[in-house]
Formats: sequence, C-alpha cells, structure tokens
Amino acid sequence: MSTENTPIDEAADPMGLQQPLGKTERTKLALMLAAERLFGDLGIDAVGLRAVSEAAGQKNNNAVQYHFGDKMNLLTSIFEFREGLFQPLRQQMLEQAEAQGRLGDLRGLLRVCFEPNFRLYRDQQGISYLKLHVAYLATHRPRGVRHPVDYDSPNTVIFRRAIALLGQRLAFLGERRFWLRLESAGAMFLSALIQHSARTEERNLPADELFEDVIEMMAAALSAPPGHHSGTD
Amino acid sequence: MSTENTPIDEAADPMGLQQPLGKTERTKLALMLAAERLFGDLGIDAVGLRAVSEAAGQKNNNAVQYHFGDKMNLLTSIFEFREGLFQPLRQQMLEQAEAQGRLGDLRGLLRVCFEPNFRLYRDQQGISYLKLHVAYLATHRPRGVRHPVDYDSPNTVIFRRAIALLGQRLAFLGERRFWLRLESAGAMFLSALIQHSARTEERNLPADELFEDVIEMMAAALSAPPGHHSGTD
DNA sequence: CGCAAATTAAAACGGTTGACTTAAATAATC
DNA sequence: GATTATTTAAGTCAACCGTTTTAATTTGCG
Repeated sequence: MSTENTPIDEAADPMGLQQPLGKTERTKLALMLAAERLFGDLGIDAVGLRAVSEAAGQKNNNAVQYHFGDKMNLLTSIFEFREGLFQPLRQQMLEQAEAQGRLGDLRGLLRVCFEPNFRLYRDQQGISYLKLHVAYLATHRPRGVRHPVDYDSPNTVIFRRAIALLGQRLAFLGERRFWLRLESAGAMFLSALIQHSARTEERNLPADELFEDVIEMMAAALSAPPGHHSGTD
Repeated sequence: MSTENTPIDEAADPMGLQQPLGKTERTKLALMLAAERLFGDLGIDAVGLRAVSEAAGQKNNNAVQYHFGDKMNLLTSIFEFREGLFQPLRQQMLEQAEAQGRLGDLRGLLRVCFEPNFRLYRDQQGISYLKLHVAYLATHRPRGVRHPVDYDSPNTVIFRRAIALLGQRLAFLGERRFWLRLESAGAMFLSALIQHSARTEERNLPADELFEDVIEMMAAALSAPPGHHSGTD
C-alpha cells in the first residue's frame, strides 16, 4: 500500500544528482543527510545511530549498521559523497583557469579548493557539512592524516591537484610551512562560514561578500612573509 | 582557616601558582588537569566522568559531581582556571606596550591575546588546553556567544581590553568583519599549534618560529583589504 | 504466481553514561 | 579525646550507547 509515499523529502533533488536513485540509494542518502546534520550540529559522539535512523524517516534502529556497517563508515561515506559532488565544479574551475593560463593564480586556486563548500552553504543553507568537518577534525581525525587530502579517493583527485598547484605557487614557504599554513587557512575558512551561519539574526554580511573576504584573508595569510624568531623576546 | 602549610603535591605546581594549595584545591586542580587532557585528546563527549576521576588519581567515581556539580561546570572551570593564570602575563604585556606607546601595534596586541596560550604549549607541552578549545567550539559552545570573551569573568578582563584595542586598531573593518575575522584568526591559531604538536616526528619548525609565523599570518589576515563581491562571477 | 533475495522492523545483548544515595574514612573544631 | 563537618569510597539507578540477532515484510524476477 505505502509504495509511493516516501518520508525522504529532501532527497528528491537536493543537489546535482543526475540519475534518479533507487530505493536503497535514497535510504542511504537520507541516512547520510540526517547524520550530516545531526553530527554537525551536536557533535559526532553526542548523536546515536538510533537518532540518525529516526531523523532519516526510518523506524528501524538498525538502518545505519545495515547500510554502512558502523558509525565510522557512515562518517567517511558522508565525506566521500560530498567531495564527489564537489568534484565536477572543481574540475570545471580548474580547466577554465588552465585555459586562461591562470593556473598560478593564488586566489583562483583557493577558489577551486573552497568554493564548492561555500556554494553548498550559500545555495542550500548547507552549513552542516562544514560543521561536520570541524567536529571531525576536533575529535575523530586519525593521527597523521591531512583531511581530506590524504584519503586517496577518486573523489578528491581534482582537489589534490589544486593543492599541488598551490604548493608550487607557494613554494617559497617550504613544505612544512606550506602544509601548516594551508590547513590553518582551511580552519579559518570553516570558522568564518560557521560564524556567518550562526548569526542570521540582524543584518549580516551578504554571503558572497563574506566569501570574497575569506578568500582575501586566506590569500593574505598564505602569502605572508615567513616569520622568524628574533632571539630577543 | 588554612593557616597550616601543606606540602605541595608533585603534580600541583606545574605552572606559576603562587600560594600552596589546600587538599581540596589540589584535588580540584588534579580533576581539571585530567579532564583538560582527556577532553582535549578524545573529545568532551567521548570521556566519562569516571575516567576523569580515575586519571586524577581518585578511586572515587563521584569526585567530579562532588567538586564541580556536573560536567559542564567542570568544563567552564577549566577555562576560568587557565584564563586566570594567563591574566598576569597579559597585564604585564599590555602595561609594557602602554609604557612604550605601542598600544596600537597590531602584532603586539595579538601577542597579548595569544602568547599565553603559546607559552603554555611551548613550556609545558600543554596542547590539551588548546585542543579543548577546539572541541568546545565545535560541539559545546552555546549559541551566540563569543568564546571566551562573552563570559564577563574577572579572569578575562585584560583579554577583553586587548580585544577592544584590537577593534580600534582595525576599525576600518567595521564591527561585523572585525569579529568575524578575529575569531577566524583565532581558529587559525589553534589549528596551527595543534598541527605542530601532532608532528613531533623528525624535523619540525621550532616552536618560537612557528609562533612568529602564526602571528604574521594572523596580522596579514586581519589587515587584508576587505573583499567585496564584484557581481560578475 | 512462487520463491529467493533484499530490506525493514523489533528485540536483545553487554557495556557505559551522568547522576544520585548511602557508608566509611578523614579532617577540623571544640 | 570527643564531636562535628568534610571528603572519599562504593553501590545503585534509569537511560542510552553500538552492535548483533531474529523475525517480518517488501522487493525483484523467473
């Protein structure tokens, strides 16, 4: 009887999903979206798998384990899913930059890395994914991995290529400073957008203006002259 | 009352605590230090109060509730404690800057805000407190408060004064951009130091050099020209 | 249709959580 | 030394955790 009505209202056409999804795919997507939101808002450890299933419209308390195995795999599947969605835009931006001979442009490369995240926030109020990044980095990142660059997934190959170009552009920093500054700049990006999303109240910076400002901040921070200790404090 | 002098415990004086502590004060301190480390390393929600008591040397599973009431009060007590310890250094730095007429120096004001945190990390490997900040901001910050500035505690009065001076120095940004940039720069600072602490392996940037670099990054990011949307994307 | 596979529902598992209660032990005061 | 207050220890509680297991239901396909 209830073959038609699906509790998944968000999963109809949330993003650039080309092909229509089968039922199990829609269930998995609903679980990922619910988990993304709950994990991002409340923290990964503060949200149980039952709450995820329930928020995804499943009366089953077992849906996550059935579809994803365990909690950590659900988490990584969310990252895989989002970065996979980001990749076409990144590729397009990178190709356009290459066609215009602007592969060495600092701000352009930063946009390749961060604009997909920004557009997700701006176009769909999708701040949960960015908050999930912060929660993950704060408490669930495995030691010694750069997130999400170190996961050699096909969904991040363009991302990694852009970062490699950034490394060339900022070669004067040296390896250690480059990686340290890049991740720190990423933390700054996440912090700025999350703050912006938390202050919907009164007049706020327009989202596009915020993004331009953050790009300027990141570019300035990354290309700042390397600081060296002067001995006398 | 506490006229008798009790021998200072081995773990009771890692920092500049002037007066000797009574027994209950030592117990509370041990609980806060243990919680700081565990919360910072594993996340606030991932650590139970029994584990905190145990790590503090108490076989009691009730110590936190007895001394702090509940988990959240333990958390805020840690921030109160650390910021209180930071305050003398901040006051000294601010007075010195005032005596030298450098109250408008951007980097100097940033040092007033962040150097106590850096020294805690450099001199005592105290990265846990900084990681605790990140965990707290990611998952436990109440909505609409600037951490830790909005808590009008006497332990943060100098901190807030330095930030007010920073606001004057960066008045050209306007209120919204200033606060957004300041917290974002703080997130960058935390990210940089935590990364540095996670890479103890072989050659790493010397801590002082890292700090100088982060100060340069923050100064550059804060004083970057405000970005404005150009309309055509 | 019939039947097998896939999915959902529901119950149960051992374990841990924060919080509370009761006793024992220690410290402080008279 | 006796007595009172403070601190520690230990037990208990309902609720929730991630996971596993079993049954019911739905689905895909000949």
